[in-house]
Amino acid sequence: MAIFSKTCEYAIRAVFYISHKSASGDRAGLKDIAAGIDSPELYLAKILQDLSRKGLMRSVKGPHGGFYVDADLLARPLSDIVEAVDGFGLFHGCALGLKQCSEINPCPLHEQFKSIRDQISDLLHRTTIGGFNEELLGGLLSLKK
Amino acid sequence: MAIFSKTCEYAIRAVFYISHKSASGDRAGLKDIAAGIDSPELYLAKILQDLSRKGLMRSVKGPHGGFYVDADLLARPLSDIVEAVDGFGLFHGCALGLKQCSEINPCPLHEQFKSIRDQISDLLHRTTIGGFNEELLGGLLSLKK
DNA sequence: TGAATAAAGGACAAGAATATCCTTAATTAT
DNA sequence: ATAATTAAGGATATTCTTGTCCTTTATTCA
Repeated sequence: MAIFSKTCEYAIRAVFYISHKSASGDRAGLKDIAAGIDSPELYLAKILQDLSRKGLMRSVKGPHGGFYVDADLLARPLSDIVEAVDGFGLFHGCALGLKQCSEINPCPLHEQFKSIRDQISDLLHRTTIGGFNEELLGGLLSLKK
Repeated sequence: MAIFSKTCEYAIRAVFYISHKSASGDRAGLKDIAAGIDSPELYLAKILQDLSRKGLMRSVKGPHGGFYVDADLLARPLSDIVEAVDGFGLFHGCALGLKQCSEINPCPLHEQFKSIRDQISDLLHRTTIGGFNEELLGGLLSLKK
């Protein structure tokens, strides 16, 4: 198992890609993004449409159109993307899948995973969509391969 | 997304259930286990067969048969179960799904998730299959609901 | 030995996630 | 206005996970 769904992996990589293009004032077209993050183009289209509808992405149709994020979105936490795509399970669900697992009715792993989940949550709330733009522009970080 | 696959959730809960029965010298039948952890009986059968084949579980056919774990298995780490069912992805995979993500070719989340993955790995290696038997016998921990 | 019980194993079914296809709508440039 | 471009949207296809069914094999007990 991975931490995120494949859909969410594509979403995060695409958002980072679009973000660093936006930082240079460019919009990114679907083909460009799909090539830039090595994802299936038409599947990615669906993901970006979904993020667009949810207000986590902006787009313009027609020649020289494409996807971009504005300053407001650059500052949003990555957790917004993860929640929109994978929901709250990663932050709040029981590791063993129990619906009523809680402090007063804990599963065996409840205590230990509480800390893990909190750290993942903190990490994704602290990290912003635009937070890696310099490193991405400098080629220090990878979004494909 | 959850941390573990549904299959792995059932596997872990079943192993804990069987373990605490084994601690009392009992074997646990399929119906008993499925009821005890609230899982689909026939699907659970497949999971336990698989663990049996892999030597992570013992079973006896016929009347008064069932599943059990011996002292050797009681002491094995929970990571053995997770690896057998979900593979190594949770411990070693890239959060963004990149095949070649590494220290020298990192994805944007590489550094931060390294720590998270290490903690999950430590936790599952430190926790033994039989480690919650007293609490389970005392009804302090839940494997269903 | 024969009947009953319980896991093993193979095949199939349902559902969800992932991926593709094709048409429509919006925007730009000529 | 028209043609070209690009995202939006609906429908369908594929693959993987989850779940069920049915027959076979091993074991126990009478």
